[in-house]
Amino acid sequence: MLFIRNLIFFSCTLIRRGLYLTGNVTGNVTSLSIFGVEVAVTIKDIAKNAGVSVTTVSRVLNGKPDVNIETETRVQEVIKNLGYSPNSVARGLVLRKTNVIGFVVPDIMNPNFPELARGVMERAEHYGYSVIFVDTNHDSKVEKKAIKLLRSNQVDGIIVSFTEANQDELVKLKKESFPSVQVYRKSPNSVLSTIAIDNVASAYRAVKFLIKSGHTHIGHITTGEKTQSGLERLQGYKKAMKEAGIPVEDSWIQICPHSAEDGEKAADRLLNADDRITAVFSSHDLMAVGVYESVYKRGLSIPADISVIGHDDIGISKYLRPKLTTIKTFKKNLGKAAVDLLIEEIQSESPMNREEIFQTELVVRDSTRAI
Amino acid sequence: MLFIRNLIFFSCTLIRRGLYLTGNVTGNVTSLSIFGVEVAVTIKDIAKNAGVSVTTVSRVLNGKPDVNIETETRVQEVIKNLGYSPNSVARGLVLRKTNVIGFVVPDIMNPNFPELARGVMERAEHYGYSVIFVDTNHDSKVEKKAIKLLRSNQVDGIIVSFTEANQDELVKLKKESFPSVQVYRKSPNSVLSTIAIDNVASAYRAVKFLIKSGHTHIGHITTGEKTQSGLERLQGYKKAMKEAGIPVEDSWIQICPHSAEDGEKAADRLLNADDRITAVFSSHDLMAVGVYESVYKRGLSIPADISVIGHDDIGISKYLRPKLTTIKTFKKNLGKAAVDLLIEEIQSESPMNREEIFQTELVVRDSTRAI
DNA sequence: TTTAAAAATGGTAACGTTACCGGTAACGTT
DNA sequence: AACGTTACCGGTAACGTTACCATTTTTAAA
Repeated sequence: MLFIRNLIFFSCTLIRRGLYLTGNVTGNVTSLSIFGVEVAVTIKDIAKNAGVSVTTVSRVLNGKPDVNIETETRVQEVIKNLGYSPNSVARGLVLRKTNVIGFVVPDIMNPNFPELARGVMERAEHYGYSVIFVDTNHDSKVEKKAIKLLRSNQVDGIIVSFTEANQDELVKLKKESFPSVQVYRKSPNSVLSTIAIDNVASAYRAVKFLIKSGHTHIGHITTGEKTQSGLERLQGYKKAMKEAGIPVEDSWIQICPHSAEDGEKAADRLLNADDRITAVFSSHDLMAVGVYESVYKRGLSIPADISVIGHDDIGISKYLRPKLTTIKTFKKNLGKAAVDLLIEEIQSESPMNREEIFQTELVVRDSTRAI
Repeated sequence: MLFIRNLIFFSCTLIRRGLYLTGNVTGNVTSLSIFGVEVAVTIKDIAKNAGVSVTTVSRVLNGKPDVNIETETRVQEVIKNLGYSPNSVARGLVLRKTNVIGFVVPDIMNPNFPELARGVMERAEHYGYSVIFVDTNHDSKVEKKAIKLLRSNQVDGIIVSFTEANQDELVKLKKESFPSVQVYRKSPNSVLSTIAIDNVASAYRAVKFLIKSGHTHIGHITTGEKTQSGLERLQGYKKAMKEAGIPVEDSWIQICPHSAEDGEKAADRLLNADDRITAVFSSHDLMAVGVYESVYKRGLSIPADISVIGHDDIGISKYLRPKLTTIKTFKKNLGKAAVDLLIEEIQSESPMNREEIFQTELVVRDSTRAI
C-alpha cells in the first residue's frame, strides 16, 4: 500500500519535473522549462542532483555543522549550476520569520522622508532585511489599513511615522507586543519605542539665536497642535520668548498646513498684522520658502528687513537665495537608529519601551542677520 | 492505527492551542496567549470555533461560492471575534503568488524619485499589491544583489530604474520571462518593457526655446554618455543646434556627475572657456542650481546676463530665485503606468515587450529671457 | 577488540493556506 | 420510484522549507 503510493508519487514527480540531470545545466537559471511549463528549482532538485537528502542541502544552505566538506562542495556546485535560490516564502512559513520589515510614512514627497528612508533601507539591508513601504498620504484610515496589510504580510516588525498620533493603532501594536518603533514623530505619551528629535530644545535654540541677534519682534509660522512636532516647536518658541521676557502677541503665531503655499499665506497674515516683525521662525523649511515669497512680494528683502530661520534643513534650503538659516536634523541617522532599535525588539523576546532623542544642529546661513 | 495517530494529533493540538472556545473572546486580537506563548490564530482555529472545515473557512475568506449564507455569517463572526487575519506567506506558498512587487531605485534622495515612488505605491495599493523598495545607491553590484533578494522574496514582478543600464541583469530577467518593467530610465536596446520619457524630443524642445528666444551661444551641462537620459538629452541639444545652423564648440558641452556642486564646477568651466555664452541648458534641475551659483559668483545675473533652463521640474525649481524655467516630467504618472504595465505582465502568461513614452511639458518661468 | 563518542546523513512532521476531489442531502422531473 | 441536478460541505495533498528525531558510519578511547 505504502509502496504503491510511493510509486505513484514518484511517477508524478517524473511528470512534473522531467528526468533530472538531463545533461549538464550550466549558467545561472532559476527556473526550468519542462513541457513548456516554468518550474522553479527547489531544494529537492538540488538534493536529487547532488545525491543527498533535502536535510543535508538545507544544512549547507544555512551553514550548519554536521556536513562533510566534500559533500558540501558537491552540493554547492549543484546549487550554482542550477542557479538555485531559496524560497523565502517557504522558509518564512516554517521559521515564522520573513526578514521583512514594514515602513509606514505619511508622505514620501515630504522632503524629510527620502533621507529618512535612505537610512532605513541602508540599515535594513545591513541586517539582511527587506523593507515594504507604505505611503499613507496623511490618511489615518490608510494608516490603519497599512498596519493590517503589513501584518498580514507577516513582516517581522514595523517602523511607523504617523502624522497625528494614530494612538489606537499604536496601542494595539504595543498590547500585542508586536515589534514596532515610531520614528521622527513622537506621540504624546509614547506607547512605542521612539526615535525622535528634541523639538522643544531645537525650536528653543532657533528662537534664542534670533533673540541673541537682537530681534524682539519674532513671528512664528507653525503647523500648530495637530502635529506633535508642531506643538513641541511652538513650546520651544514660547519658552525662548518667555525667558527673554518678550511678551508674545497672538498675531505673532500663525498656524497653517505643511506646504510652501500655506506658509506664504501664513506669512502674509503675520506681516499684515504687525509691521514691527523683524524675524520669523518657521517650524518647517518648506513653509520658510513661503515666507520668502511673502517677504519679496511686499518689496522687502531678506535678511535686511526680515530675518528668516527654518527647521529641518531639507535639501533645497542651502540653494535658496539667500541661503536659509535653519536647524539641521540628522534624518538618515534617525532612520538607521530606528532599524537598530526595531531589530533589537525583534530579537529580544520581551518587548521594551525605549526612547532615543537625537540632538539637532543650528546651521547659520544667509537668511538671518543681527540688528 | 490511523485512529491512534489522530488521537495523538488531537491531544497535541489541545496542548498547543489550549481548549478552544474558552469563554468569549471579544475585541480584536490577532494572536492568543496560551501558557504564556503567543500563538497566531489560524484558519484552523476559525474552523473549529465555527464548527466547519478549513475548506469552508477558506471559501468564505476568498468569497467563493458553495457556502450557505448562514454558515458564512457564522464564520465571518468568528473571524471578527478572534481578529483573524490570513497569513499571506502561507497563501503565497500554495498560490505561488505573493502580491508583492519590487521597486529598485538608484537613489531615493534624487528629487525625481519620491514622486515616482508615490505613483508606484498608490497604484500598487490600488491593485492590492505591496511594494518592497531597494535603494542601490547607484551601485551596480547592489543592483545585482537587489534582483536576487527580490526574487528570493518571491515578488510577483519587479520595477527597475537602473542608473546605467545593467544590461546583463535585465537580459536575464527577460530570458526567464520574469515580469519586470523598466521605468524612467531606458536602456539602449530596451530588452524590457519600458515606461520612459522622450528625452531627445524633450531636450530638443528646451534648446529650441532658447534659440527661438534669440540665443545662439548656448552651453549644455550634461551627465554625459554614462546615463541613457544624459546621452539622449545631449542628442536633443545637438539636434536643435544643428537644425538652427549653429556650430557647437567643444567647450560648450560640459560633462559632470549629477549634483548641484558638480553642476557648479561644470558651469565654471563652461563660462570660463567662452564668455559669449548667453544661455545654458542643464540636463537636470539639480545641476541648474549649480549653474545659478556659478553665475552669481562672477557677479552676473539671471536671466539678464545668462538664461538658464533645466530639465525635470523637481520640487525646488519653482522656489529658486529666479524661478527656474524647465521641462516638466510627469513622474507620478510614470510610476503609475509602470505598475499598470507590470500588473498586465504578471497576469498575462506570455511576456510582452511594450514601450510607453510619456510627453513632457515646457514650463517657462523667470530664469530665461529673450534677447 | 570492544565500546563509547562523534560525525555525517536521512526521514518526516509541521508551518498555514488553497486546490482538488468526493460525498451527502434536498429537490424537482419523468 | 428512480434518477439526475444542484447546493453544501469536508478530507487531504501540496506548496518549499526547517526542526527534530533516528540512523549509520567513522573515530577515538578503553
